[in-house]
Amino acid sequence: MYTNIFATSVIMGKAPCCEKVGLKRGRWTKEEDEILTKYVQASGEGSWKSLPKNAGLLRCGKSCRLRWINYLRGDLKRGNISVEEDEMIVKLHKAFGNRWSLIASHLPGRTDNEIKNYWNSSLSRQIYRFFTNKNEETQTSINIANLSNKKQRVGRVSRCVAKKYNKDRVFMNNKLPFLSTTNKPASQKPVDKQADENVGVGSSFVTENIKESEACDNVVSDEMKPDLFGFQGNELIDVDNFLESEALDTNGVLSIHDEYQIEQWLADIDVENLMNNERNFDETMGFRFDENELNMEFGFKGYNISDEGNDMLVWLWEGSNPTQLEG
DNA sequence: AAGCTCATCAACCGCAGCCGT
DNA sequence: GACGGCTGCGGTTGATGAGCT
Repeated sequence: MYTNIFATSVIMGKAPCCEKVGLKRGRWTKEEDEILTKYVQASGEGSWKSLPKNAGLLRCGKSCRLRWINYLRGDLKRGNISVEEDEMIVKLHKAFGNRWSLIASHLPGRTDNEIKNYWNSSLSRQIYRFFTNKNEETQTSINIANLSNKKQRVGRVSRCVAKKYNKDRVFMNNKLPFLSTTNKPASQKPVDKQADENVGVGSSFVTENIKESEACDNVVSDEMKPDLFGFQGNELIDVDNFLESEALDTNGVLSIHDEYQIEQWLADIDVENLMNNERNFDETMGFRFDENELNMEFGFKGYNISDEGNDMLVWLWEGSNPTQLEG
């Protein structure tokens, strides 16, 4: 029931991040929830460090804060994410990336943890399925409205499998440029701060950010000539969002690669700029990479929007012999 | 029916920023 | 400016239960 963290940490050679001797971990009991709720209701939020002692809880302050924010807070909305919320999450993620707290601040009753979990499980899996399901010729788009909550066994490879795969994995496509020495993506804190500040004065930043992003998408759409390429609407989702956690192999098929290396690679080649750059636009082929980029052996051909509405499709080519656009 | 696999969610951890001294 | 404590955030892990074979 009680875990001796201190002893465990000593064995593992790492000191605990804070004083945890004798503190309880794991799932919260009803009794603990009641104690925490009553205390916060009486004394207010904050002072998390001293809260456990004052409230008589054998928990660390961080754990109390997390429990309150993610579960006990009165204004939380329980239950499944609605279609509207789903679409909002996609939009906000497009604008902010993995700024879960920022995204959550625009979804009343939802927590950053909840949204993060939802994104990491449901949405990214659906996107992965879309890309990998290449045998279904009729499938041309992702329909956000169809991203249901029903449990399905197919889809994204589980963490444990991915771990096994990645553990001893050598990056197969050795032509990928800029294999970073660090696996961590660059910090985006300055943007975060700016977003926080702007959101604080009327939540206009998110709207503007989305507008700006959509405006950019519309430019791309116009250039792609709707009649020829079937462009329609402006509900595009960033390529980065599709690829941030998965990658393509040399056949244009999604495979498991190191997430951070893919992110680093995408950041380096600046996919979005390539797509808005005239030199990479070809009347026949749509957007393309230059010669050096083609040597990467895979890339994006362009966007295409289905006739069904707010969907998107990313065309791919392989090697130096791009396939023709279809549809 | 049993064992296995995997999705989901709650919770933990480390880090960075903020703020007071 | 340096330092230390507190807080919040994002990444990650682990428990649990549902679905599949």
